[in-house]
Amino acid sequence: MPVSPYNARPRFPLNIAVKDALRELILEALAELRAQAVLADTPASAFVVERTRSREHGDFASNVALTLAKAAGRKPREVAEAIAALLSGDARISKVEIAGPGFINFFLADAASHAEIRAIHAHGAAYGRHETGAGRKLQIEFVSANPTGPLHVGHGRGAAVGDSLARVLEANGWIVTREFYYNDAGAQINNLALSVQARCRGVEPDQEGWPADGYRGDYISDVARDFVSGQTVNADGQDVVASGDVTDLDAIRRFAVAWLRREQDLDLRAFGVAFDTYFLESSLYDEGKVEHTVSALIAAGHTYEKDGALWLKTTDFADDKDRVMRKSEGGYTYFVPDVAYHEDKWQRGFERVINEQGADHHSTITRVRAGLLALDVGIPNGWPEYVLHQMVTVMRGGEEVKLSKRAGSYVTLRDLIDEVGRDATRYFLVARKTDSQLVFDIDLARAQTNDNPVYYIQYAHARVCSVRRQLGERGISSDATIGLDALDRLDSEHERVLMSELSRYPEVVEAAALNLDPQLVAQYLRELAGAFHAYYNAHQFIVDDVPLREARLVLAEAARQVLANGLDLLGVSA
RNA sequence: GCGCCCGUAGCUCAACCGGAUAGAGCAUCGGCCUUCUAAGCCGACGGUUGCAGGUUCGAUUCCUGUCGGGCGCGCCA
Repeated sequence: MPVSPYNARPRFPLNIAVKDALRELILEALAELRAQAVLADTPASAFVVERTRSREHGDFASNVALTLAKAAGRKPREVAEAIAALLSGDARISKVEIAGPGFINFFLADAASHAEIRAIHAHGAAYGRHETGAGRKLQIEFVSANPTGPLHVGHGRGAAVGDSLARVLEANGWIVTREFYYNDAGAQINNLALSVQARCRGVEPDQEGWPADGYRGDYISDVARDFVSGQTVNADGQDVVASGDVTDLDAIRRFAVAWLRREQDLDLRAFGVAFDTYFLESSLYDEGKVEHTVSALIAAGHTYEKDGALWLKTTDFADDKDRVMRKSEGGYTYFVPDVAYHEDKWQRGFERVINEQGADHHSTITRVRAGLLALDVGIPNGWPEYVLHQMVTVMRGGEEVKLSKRAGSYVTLRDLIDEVGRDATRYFLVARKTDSQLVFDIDLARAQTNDNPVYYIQYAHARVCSVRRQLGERGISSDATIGLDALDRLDSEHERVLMSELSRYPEVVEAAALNLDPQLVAQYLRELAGAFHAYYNAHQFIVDDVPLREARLVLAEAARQVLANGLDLLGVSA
């Protein structure tokens, strides 16, 4: 039941080996019980098999008995007993218990954990990757900042979330295209050109001749200086040479856009984010796609003329009022090229399109989807999907930071990268649910201490590397095959907990894609690092007992591998 | 006024899309370095999940109302 339009996301089936196996076992038991008339006439129930919260409840639990008890007219625990009695025989299960109101708890055999450790060893960087999307095309559009100024922290959140999401979806088998959309055709670009022109003439904000809504940041002066001195800038592979002619507003506009695109691109590169395609709004006009979309909407019969304007009847598609497409003065409103843009995405063959945007764009969702439905070309409702992130506020020394010298009225992404580093910035911006407002605490992100979860995770990785270095320094050779054959020596509680955490990773990767929520990965890594630190503190790795030593090294290496794999999904270095 | 998001420990956040005793980190207090990185570990303290109803075996989760914070409601882009 969708709560809001953009939450109505398609669901894709889970493909998790152990969970599936347990589910199958339960379904077989249910069939058997129905055959015996124990559960006569009970409907197929929507039960789940899920990870337990607490170790004492085993590894997985199912609520199947609770969901069936009423229809069966029996107590939940009785139903659970009947099902559990039929669940023996799978080598991966060591124990089945009935607990609480009627949960069936599964305790996995050690062999199941050992198989997972071997899988990590065998697959390395590929461990945890799935084929869920299996080669289907998906596009994610994110950042899409106007080329009128440096990227701000909100763009940074979009960049961190969008890129991590792209990585997570790739890990689930989707062929992902990262796209950046430039609004380079509107009034704000003209405003940019006027601002640069004013600076070229030595006019400063609030002085005579400064444009009404001019951009006031210091960077405008930089652009003006480079334009006047005839510099060349390269944006997206194309050189733009400044003419230096201050009267040529068109030349100033082209130069300023290229200049800012280059600056934004450098910021994104410093952030570890790269795009596959850059799409210019102006190209929609140049190539006649806007006109095409307008005629298509008219032909589909969802438009009408009123007050000298052309309207789209978006109320036919769940909007609360109709929207103007062509203003009475003749120009198109913003959402028309937006619809044309998304029709273009559809024609490019993306089965899924995800738009990662600031929550202030919320109102466009209904309009864009309405426009696409009105085209009547087979675009399904709910396409494209949206991930919206809420605002970011930046704190330093307990006070909100609102200004940067360079941009004037906002804190830039570059400010954060320079001050706290790429890793901490990416982690902090992605480690929270996107629909909550985010407080970015610069002091915390700067801290290279245990306060800082980034370093906590990276430190766990570093400790494994340190153990390996110690081995070398002590002249001890290591043979993983010995360890892989001796995994049954890992019988401490710390080791069982760590192995259990490690085996969760593929589920986390899948859940993050399913929910379009990379924050799940960040949270998981903190928990995994915690399990590793606890283990590290309680046990020696380099012991004289060779099989035990090798087994522990294999486990430590598995932890290192999964930490590295997970951090990679966040774009954070290990 | 209408729409969307959020409200959980003193602070910053989780809770696997209805499950078991609501969990972490920081802060506070108390322990652990002659040993692979103490950037760490172990323990204690800390909760009427904003409030009031409802749905049901079970609600932080779903529904209704209400209070508080944020965003958006143009023939702007």
